[in-house]
Amino acid sequence: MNIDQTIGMVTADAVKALYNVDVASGEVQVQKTKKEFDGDVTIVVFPFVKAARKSPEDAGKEIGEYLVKNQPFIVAYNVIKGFLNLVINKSFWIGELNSIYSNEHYGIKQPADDARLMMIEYSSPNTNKPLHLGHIRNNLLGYSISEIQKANGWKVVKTNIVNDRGIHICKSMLAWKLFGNGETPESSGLKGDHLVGKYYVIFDKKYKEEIKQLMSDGMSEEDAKKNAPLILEAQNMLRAWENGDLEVRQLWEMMNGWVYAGFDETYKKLGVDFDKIYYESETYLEGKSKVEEGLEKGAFYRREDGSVWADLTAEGLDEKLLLRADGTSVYMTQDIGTAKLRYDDYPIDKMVYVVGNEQNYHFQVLSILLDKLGFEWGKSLVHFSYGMVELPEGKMKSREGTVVDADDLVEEMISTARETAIELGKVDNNSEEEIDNVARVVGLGALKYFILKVDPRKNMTFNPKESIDFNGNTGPFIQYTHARIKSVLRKAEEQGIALTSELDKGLEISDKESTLIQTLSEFETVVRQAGEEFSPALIANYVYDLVKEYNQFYHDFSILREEDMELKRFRLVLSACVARVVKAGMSLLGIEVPERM
RNA sequence: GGUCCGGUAGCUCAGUUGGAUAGAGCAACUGCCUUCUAAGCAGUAGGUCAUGGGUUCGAAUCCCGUCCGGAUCACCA
Repeated sequence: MNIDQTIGMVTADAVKALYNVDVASGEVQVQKTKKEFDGDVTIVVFPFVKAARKSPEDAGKEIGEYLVKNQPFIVAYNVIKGFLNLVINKSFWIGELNSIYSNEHYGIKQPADDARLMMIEYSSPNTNKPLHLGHIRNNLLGYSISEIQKANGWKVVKTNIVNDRGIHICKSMLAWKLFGNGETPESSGLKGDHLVGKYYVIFDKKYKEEIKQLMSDGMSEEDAKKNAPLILEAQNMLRAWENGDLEVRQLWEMMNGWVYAGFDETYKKLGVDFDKIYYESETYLEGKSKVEEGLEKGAFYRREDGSVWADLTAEGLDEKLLLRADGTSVYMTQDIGTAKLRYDDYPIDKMVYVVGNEQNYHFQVLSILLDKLGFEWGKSLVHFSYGMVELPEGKMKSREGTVVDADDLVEEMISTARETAIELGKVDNNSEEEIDNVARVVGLGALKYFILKVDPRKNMTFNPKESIDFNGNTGPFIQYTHARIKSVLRKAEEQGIALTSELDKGLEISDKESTLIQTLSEFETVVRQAGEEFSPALIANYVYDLVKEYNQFYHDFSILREEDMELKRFRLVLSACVARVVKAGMSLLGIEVPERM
């Protein structure tokens, strides 16, 4: 039980004893006392004034009086404007610290054998262009959410659905075939995903030229878009692909192979991974057959041109296309098939899709469709909908070349971290290998923290010119604090000072120190809340607060120079716990922390 | 137009189920390194929480209206 729960309970008892009113302990409003007031925890008295028939001031005093008298760990109180501030015994806090230190996995639940299983889908790239900043947010969120749910006791299967088929893939294939002159990653030295992306852009360019030409010949824009030779040929290619045409399939396999090699490199660099990867080329047929099934059951209907639709007007939505007139499948069809295969493969208790909020409507529809098809889990799927990443000028647009490439960005972060370290003179005695590693960890830490600290549901702005800061509320700031603590702990070890989880509870410690312990004790609650709300940002902001507080302590107090051996030991244990929570918290964000920097 | 999301300091963001005088960082200005890492600490300045009502002991937070921004409503994914 944490301090808030304990206080809630004893306060409920007090209210019962004083006013004979039953209050659920969970309903007592307990909060951390603000800096400007005396005390550790604060109880909001207003809810009790009616029952007490007293002014908030008087009721607060009575409850405070009662608590101090009956609870040995509460040593003093004060009431200000209806807020009852309680001072907690220092020995209570030292006890808390002892218990935190003795638990190696403090705050992180270990997976149980009978744990429920959550499947989390994230990343989900198309194989026609390289990853960009938007994908980075998706990947970081997906990975972090997975770690957070594991820490809350879930079994997690991280999955990736690769969109490796469809008209857009055919576009880059066709462009390569027509204009590529046999270029390969080996021949040009271009990373595979970038090479394929290049031909996707070329297709778009040539296609536009054709449209323009047709329009100048007198065709309407709409007709020109439909009848341009390139788009017709791409559609041909898609049909050939679906019919298993050998040549098309070989080209497809070769180009996808290039893309996967490129993606793997980027994933590895970012430090994200997957337990199971699905490919839409392997799931879309399943989707088609489920749609046919639904058609037979009367859940869907076929139009005169042969296309298949779902009528969702009864649900307040539109009609939705499920199969095109030529029989080829669309995005929705594939998602239905993928969902089915997944539930065949795993005993999923909860399915989570990490997909941008531009697809809110899609998942609303998917949920209803799965339900109509008789999947009992259709209604309960979770669309973890996150906001877009925008540039100062607005949305990223690939056609205008304003897309921030994932590989470029990561490289830039790392080299900036490296330059900063050199500027600050942090690299004097280090090996080249260590300098590289710290630059990598810090550069990535800056990027990841920057993205994860903001509420995932909100759109965010990324300014590449200002790049990302290494001071203030940033990843490197947190990493730096960790490195400083580690440095102190190494020196303590050299001096042969042993840490212990049996610190003397009679030690005189400062308010700053007990506040730090209080913040440490909040970690469990924060992890739980981050899991419930799917919010890495809660973890990020918590770790920042903790670190900020620790730095104040570090500045104001001596650790190794403290003469009182027991106090020195206490501060070392406190520091060690902070380092551990920082490391654990950052690891929930997928961010490494260095031993020195 | 329908539906959904958002608007907090010059900029980027916090602000738990309604609680005290709305907080950080960046940018600007000022101090602090012969002692555990200054990627740090302390301070100054910066706010009509878009806006108008309502609910109540109390509203950035909940409800309604208005303004502004974004997403979506494709035989794209």
